[in-house]
Amino acid sequence: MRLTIPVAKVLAALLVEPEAPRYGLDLMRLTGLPSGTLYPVLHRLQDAGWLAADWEDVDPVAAGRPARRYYRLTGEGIRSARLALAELRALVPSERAGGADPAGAPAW
Amino acid sequence: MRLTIPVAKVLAALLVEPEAPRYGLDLMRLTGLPSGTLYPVLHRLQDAGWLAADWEDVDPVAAGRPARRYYRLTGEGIRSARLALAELRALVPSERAGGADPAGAPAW
DNA sequence: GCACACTCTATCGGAACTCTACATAGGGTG
DNA sequence: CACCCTATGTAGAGTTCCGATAGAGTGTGC
Repeated sequence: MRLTIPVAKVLAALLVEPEAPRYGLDLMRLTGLPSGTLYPVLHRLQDAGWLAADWEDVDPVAAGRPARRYYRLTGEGIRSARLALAELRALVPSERAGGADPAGAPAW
Repeated sequence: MRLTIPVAKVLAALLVEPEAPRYGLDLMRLTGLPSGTLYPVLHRLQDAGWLAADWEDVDPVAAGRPARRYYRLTGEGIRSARLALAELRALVPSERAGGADPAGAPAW
């Protein structure tokens, strides 16, 4: 599972409340991703076993809208997503102060 | 200029000491990127005007190695890079505690 | 009854990006 | 001369992104 920025956005959105399932349009709004990016990401995450999907059990007429497909992180998905985001976080050091760094560049 | 993870790595490495120029092999070590990824990124950053490049003025025979090509962020590059990394940082919320988030999911 | 907007999910296809090889070239070493 | 090291870079296959498009159902206006 390759960690890209759109993937990270999806994982971050799903990790806000890991137990709560989200549907596509909801994730589009949360992440700002267009559907042509989001759905392929969701499918890749499913293939990787990080995500499970189920159709909402609702009568479209009664609900007044099409049924939603709900996505939720699997147990493995939650663990992996946390690791992946931690990795990303490590990548972007929270910068200290402005101008020129006096001397030693640590870590790196 | 599209912000991808390799691009972010390069920017982060260059921002450690924004005034200090870096050369390719140096950046490969700092970022862990292979040359086939790094050099295209550097060229794109130059096209975008974020980066300037100059050949090291050295005699290869005297130095005992090939001349290096030094890359440094332009003024605009420094500003843009900081913004870009801030954007990435905002994407990855510094997680608080484990399990289930009690209630409201803020921000997002 | 029909055009239109809205909510949903989803695919297509070309452009953009990544990354494993490979290419190039000079220096030093055995 | 074969081989490794420092350097920069390209080639090409594969992967990913995203604007456009599709399709289906509901509701609304006229």
